[in-house]
Amino acid sequence: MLEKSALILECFIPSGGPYRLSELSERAGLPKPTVHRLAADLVRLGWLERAGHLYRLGAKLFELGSLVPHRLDLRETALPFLQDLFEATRETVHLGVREGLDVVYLERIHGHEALRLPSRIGGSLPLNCTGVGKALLAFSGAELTEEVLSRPLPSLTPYSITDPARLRMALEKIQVSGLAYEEQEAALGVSCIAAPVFAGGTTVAALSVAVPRSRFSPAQLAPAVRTAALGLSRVLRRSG
Amino acid sequence: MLEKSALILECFIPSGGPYRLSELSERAGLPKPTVHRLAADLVRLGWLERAGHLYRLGAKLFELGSLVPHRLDLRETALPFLQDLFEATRETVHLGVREGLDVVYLERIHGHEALRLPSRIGGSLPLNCTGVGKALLAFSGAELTEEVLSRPLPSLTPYSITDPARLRMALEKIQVSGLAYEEQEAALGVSCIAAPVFAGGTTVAALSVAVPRSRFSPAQLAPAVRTAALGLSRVLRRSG
DNA sequence: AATGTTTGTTCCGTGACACGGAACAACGCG
DNA sequence: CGCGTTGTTCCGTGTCACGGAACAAACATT
Repeated sequence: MLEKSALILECFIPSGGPYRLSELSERAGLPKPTVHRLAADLVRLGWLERAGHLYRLGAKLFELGSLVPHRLDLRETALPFLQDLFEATRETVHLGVREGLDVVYLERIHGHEALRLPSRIGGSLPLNCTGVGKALLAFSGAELTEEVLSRPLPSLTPYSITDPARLRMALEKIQVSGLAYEEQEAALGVSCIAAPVFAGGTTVAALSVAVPRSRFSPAQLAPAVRTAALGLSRVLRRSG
Repeated sequence: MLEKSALILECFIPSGGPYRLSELSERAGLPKPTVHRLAADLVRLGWLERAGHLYRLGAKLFELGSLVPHRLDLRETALPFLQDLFEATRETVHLGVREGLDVVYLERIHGHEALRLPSRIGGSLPLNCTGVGKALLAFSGAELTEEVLSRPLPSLTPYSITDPARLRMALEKIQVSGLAYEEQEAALGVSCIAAPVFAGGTTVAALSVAVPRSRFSPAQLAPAVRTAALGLSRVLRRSG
């Protein structure tokens, strides 16, 4: 029953948008009466909401999701630095952590001009396709690198690095420079520069700035990203 | 079973912090073996995480919570204006919506100096105790006002407005000026100024700036808050 | 070290209730 | 009006959730 409920809720990943009963039934692979009954229970609990015949994720999930501890803590201490970075660049700023072979975004702030990006708060993307991901990968130890390189490399655009040898070289450059560059590997027309965040000797996160390719000027962005990442690392070292 | 699971998860509101099995058992009002079994299931599904003997909310909840539609949409379109407001004031900025007789915060951004506030993203507070709440209340119709006034008014500090007559007068002032002021009603030493956000004739949200009482200068903050709220209202009118 | 106390865990017989096929009802479409 | 689709109700069957009791493991106290 719990498992079936989870299947229903996970139908809303990643699109979130409202679904009808039959869609849920099909996507979850559960018979219609079952979905009907469970969805009604979920609505009663606030996990789902129902408008007419459309179901959507409920407010309770938002409340609970906002409380997930390590996500919350890191986001909270990182926020001031993300703000600094945003003010310095006025571009879209990301904060992400590693989860398995993916990067999960904890925060993403931007101005009035919103880039069309695959990144989403709470969403995950392959490590090798994003600036944040490459920064995390380059500083998370050789075992992880080999693990990633041992499998086929997913891609988000034709520019994504899918050649293991090229990725290995890219990671080495990142390790030397302390900065990860990414050009149209996550989204066409968008470039990105990222830096790792350390705490207690390990890489706990990375942050990045994503800009339209036309405006990409590493010389100006690099210092800002590095400064923010170092500042955050220093605070994390102090607090835990 | 779903209900019992919900009870367990709701133990993490509002503190979020890790709990041991017995604490969960007591807080949820469920027998220990039951919690043990359900918690194991929840861990398997990614809704809870377990480190040693401590349970915490899991990553899946964060992911699902980040997808809750209307929360997400409003947050996304409001973010640029919150950024503007933050840059203009460099103070803690809130975005909140009404839910029943409470205000629920959708976003809260701040700089390096973090105020000690009861507000929390995803958390709710009484309408009458906060700037955002009063702004929402003042522009949500007379029925709601009467509903709120018909019950005992909760308080967060000794300065919270608990006298119905005083609240009614305060709301009238807010309706005239279009701005809600709040002084130490939510947290001691913190003042706040808020403005409603409209879309399609109704009040859909409110945003605010919270500052240490010592630095509170309405003359400078008011235009910024008003500008941000109007800007957001305009965009919402355009997009839906 | 020996004791009591609390906490996490396993076991298992009982009974409630989740399950989903089948039948029904309410649309929307041509 | 008939037809496909969708949401909903019903209900007999069998499963699996339930939680008391018993056990084990970790601490606290003397």
